[in-house]
Amino acid sequence: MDYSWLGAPAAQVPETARTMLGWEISAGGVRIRLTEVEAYAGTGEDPASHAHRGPTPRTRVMFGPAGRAYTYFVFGVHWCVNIVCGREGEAAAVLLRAGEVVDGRDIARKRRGEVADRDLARGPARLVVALGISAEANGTSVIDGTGPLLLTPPERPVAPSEISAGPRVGVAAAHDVPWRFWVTGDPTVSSYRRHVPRRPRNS
DNA sequence: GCAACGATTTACT
DNA sequence: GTAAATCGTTGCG
Repeated sequence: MDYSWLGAPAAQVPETARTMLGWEISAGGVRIRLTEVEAYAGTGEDPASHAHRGPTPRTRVMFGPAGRAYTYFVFGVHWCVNIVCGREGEAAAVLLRAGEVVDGRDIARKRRGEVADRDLARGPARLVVALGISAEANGTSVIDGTGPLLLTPPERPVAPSEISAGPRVGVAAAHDVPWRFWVTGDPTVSSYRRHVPRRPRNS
């Protein structure tokens, strides 16, 4: 299996993200065909990236070799998962935003509750729940089977003409860069919502 | 040591 | 459409 494209230089992350569409991610008996991803680049280049100010204990894994998972906790409620890309020392990563459950749908539904098929993995945190992973997947490989996650090639590749690009979701900075990619017309793709500034806290 | 905030989702008006 | 939930990471004193 050829995973070398994952290790392409950070400057080519958008291309890497595009390539990842249609690939399948499996964990705990559930297999999901990726229909929506976002690219994140590294230090200094991408203000929207967690790693844009350099390595921290949390973002350490993003600077490691390609093909590992980077999971993080957000809003005190949800987990999201990335696949680390780029060469070692670069902080490139691809955020898995949505997908279609193609195997283990009953297991996914058990984790997600009674929702429509297309909603099982529509959204970053929902996808993580459907896969049944969280903190323990952080830093593990998604290509050699040593971790809970496994990334496998598409049964049928997605044609370039079927791929759309646009601004990333929920990101205040760099909203002018079209680094979100999705399969055109796929029902499992989440609808775009721009970043909404939170109101000041009550006191 | 402490306070602010976030690559979101869900429920409620 | 808008608000609340909820806590680890980060940045600053």
